[in-house]
Amino acid sequence: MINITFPDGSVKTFEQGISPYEIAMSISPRLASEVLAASVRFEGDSAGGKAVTWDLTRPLDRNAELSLLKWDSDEAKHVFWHSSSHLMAEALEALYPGVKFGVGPAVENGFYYDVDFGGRQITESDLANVEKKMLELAREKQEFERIEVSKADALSHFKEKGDQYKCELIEDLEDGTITYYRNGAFTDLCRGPHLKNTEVIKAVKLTAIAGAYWKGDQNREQLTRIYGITFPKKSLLDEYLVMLEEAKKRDHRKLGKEMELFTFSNRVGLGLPLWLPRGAVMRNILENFLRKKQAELGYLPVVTPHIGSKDLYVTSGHYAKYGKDSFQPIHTPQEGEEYMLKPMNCPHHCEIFRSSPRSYRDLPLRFAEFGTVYRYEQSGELHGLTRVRGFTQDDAHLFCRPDQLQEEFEKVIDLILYVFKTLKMTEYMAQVSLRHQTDHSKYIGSEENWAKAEQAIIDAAAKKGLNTVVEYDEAAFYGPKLDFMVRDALGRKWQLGTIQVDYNLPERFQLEFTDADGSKQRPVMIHRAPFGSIERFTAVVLEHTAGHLPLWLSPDQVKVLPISEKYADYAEKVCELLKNNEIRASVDSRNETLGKRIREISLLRVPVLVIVGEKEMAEGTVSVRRNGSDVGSMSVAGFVEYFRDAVAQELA
RNA sequence: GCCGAUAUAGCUCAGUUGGCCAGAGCACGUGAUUUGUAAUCUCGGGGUCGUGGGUUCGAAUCCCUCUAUCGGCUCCA
Repeated sequence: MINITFPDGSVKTFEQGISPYEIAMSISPRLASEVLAASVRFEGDSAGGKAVTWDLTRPLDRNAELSLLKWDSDEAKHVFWHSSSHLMAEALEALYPGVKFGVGPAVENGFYYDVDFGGRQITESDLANVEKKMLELAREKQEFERIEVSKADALSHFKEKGDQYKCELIEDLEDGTITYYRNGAFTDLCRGPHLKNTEVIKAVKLTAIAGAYWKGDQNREQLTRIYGITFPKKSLLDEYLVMLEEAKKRDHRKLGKEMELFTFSNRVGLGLPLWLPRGAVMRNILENFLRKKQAELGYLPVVTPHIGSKDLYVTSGHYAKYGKDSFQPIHTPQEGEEYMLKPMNCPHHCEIFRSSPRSYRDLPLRFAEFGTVYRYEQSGELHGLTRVRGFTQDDAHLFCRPDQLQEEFEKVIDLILYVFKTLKMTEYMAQVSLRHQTDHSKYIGSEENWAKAEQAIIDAAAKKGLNTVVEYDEAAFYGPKLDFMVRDALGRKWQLGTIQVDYNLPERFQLEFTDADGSKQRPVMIHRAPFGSIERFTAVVLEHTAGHLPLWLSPDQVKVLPISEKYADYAEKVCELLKNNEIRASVDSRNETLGKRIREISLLRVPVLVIVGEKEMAEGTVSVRRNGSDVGSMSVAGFVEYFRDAVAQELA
């Protein structure tokens, strides 16, 4: 007999070898019908006592903690989608005999499978057919069966099948740990776990088809990747499709057009955004918002040029690392001079640090600049404002004494969280990006400094109580990073703010300060950008708010509408008053019906409309409409106060 | 850069198996109207159907090239 501990702490005794499914059945058949997978933690386990996801049908042979997972848990979804990828593979094998498979994991929203169709051309129009086949197979209630195999048997099986990808995967596995999962006619090399059977997969949507390199290596074969998502209920699929529609409506590229914020021109060049007047106003507001806060926090503004001598980047190490993949050097009419478009601001700021002897009393020095940089991104990678070739970083470099690092780092975290809070980005997490655990060849700098820098980040994040994940091999080549990921209103993740610790550039630029004892010491450098870039941040704010910007950030805050020409003078008077109170207001007295003007202005997402007619003119009032609903009528002075309160509330 | 899809007016899109001067709505211009909370009416201008080539009596429509866009991959200081 074994003891099973449930999440509520209760313990029950079962036969050794009982499966989670049987346990669920013993509680209630209804529960058993809803459970998709289990999470198990064995006593004194080799896995360090960590919970693992477990097949519902896989026997439990020891005492364990058990939670039964339903659709609402991420792990259950993961299992569900992983099994769905096997179901898709089975359908593909049935429809296109002889196809070979790469890998087919679950991802954040669904799953994919990389498939080698052997020269056969698969297009989106084929997907409906695959979906149909998948549902047909799912209805057969195929049980997922876990099979342990030896390495030799696995190799010979897939060799016989002619699937070189699976053979390659098996080569890397250790004998004794290899398992197959079989459902229906399809057997796949797989670690699992999987669903009990395919019956619960009720709705299928194959969403995209794309090329993907085998093992992510662009020198290897390119496979066809088919993305899909499945649900245990048809209604959930419908909701998902509605969400996708909503995401499309919020696409910042579309909103940018509708709201007249920015545009692109192929004649100007790929990935080079052109900010229209309304967009430029919004951008200035964002910049000033941060400028003001940074001034309070002791940042000092600096301004540096858009190009820099090639030597600058040779010194910094960026040239060796990125020179080949950058915009190439600019040559002057005189021989021998080479300049590069500025790909980052740090080397310039290092030279500012060097411009004068520094004392320990001067530190920390915080140089801030909205620095426009240019990076050669591959053409296929460009995307709206989120991935461009010319963009402006809300950059700053903090030069501090080693003993100040921790505190400065924490203050930067506070600043970033302040930005998120003000923009109502309440769901975020932080990623600690460290070096590769063993292979340090692509990172510059000493072991000792890296260790210090990595520890400083981990400690600061812990002290601030951030929800963090650690990723290896994600650091910048000169130092580890703390990257902030924000979830927008639709639950999509975006990478925004970043903080990086750097011992290397101070070294390379021979930066020093005179310490209290008169000795020369090397400062530590922090790179940081709360927005990341103004372009990317703008895109995320647009998608997060669906274009309904907060008042303080709206390029046009108030539109004054006279009901007819007769009241245009009064409208102008009201508008002047508002402008005198630093409200961004303008009048729309075009010869169009009121309804039409309201519609057009609403589409531009102007948050507040002030409407004036005979009644208002007589009484010296305005009629106020905010975000589509009537707020009522008030005196002009009363409106100014109303408006100020509303803005103050947003920024509180 | 790689794989796949797409490209018709400023924008959103129609254009059936190739067949008369290529269409609509919005936007723009014009005239009327002077408007009370999301589209007033009139008339008008605007496209060598992304580019270059080919097949054909005839191409927006079929084939190829290039370019750009979109979805992925790779990359991201």
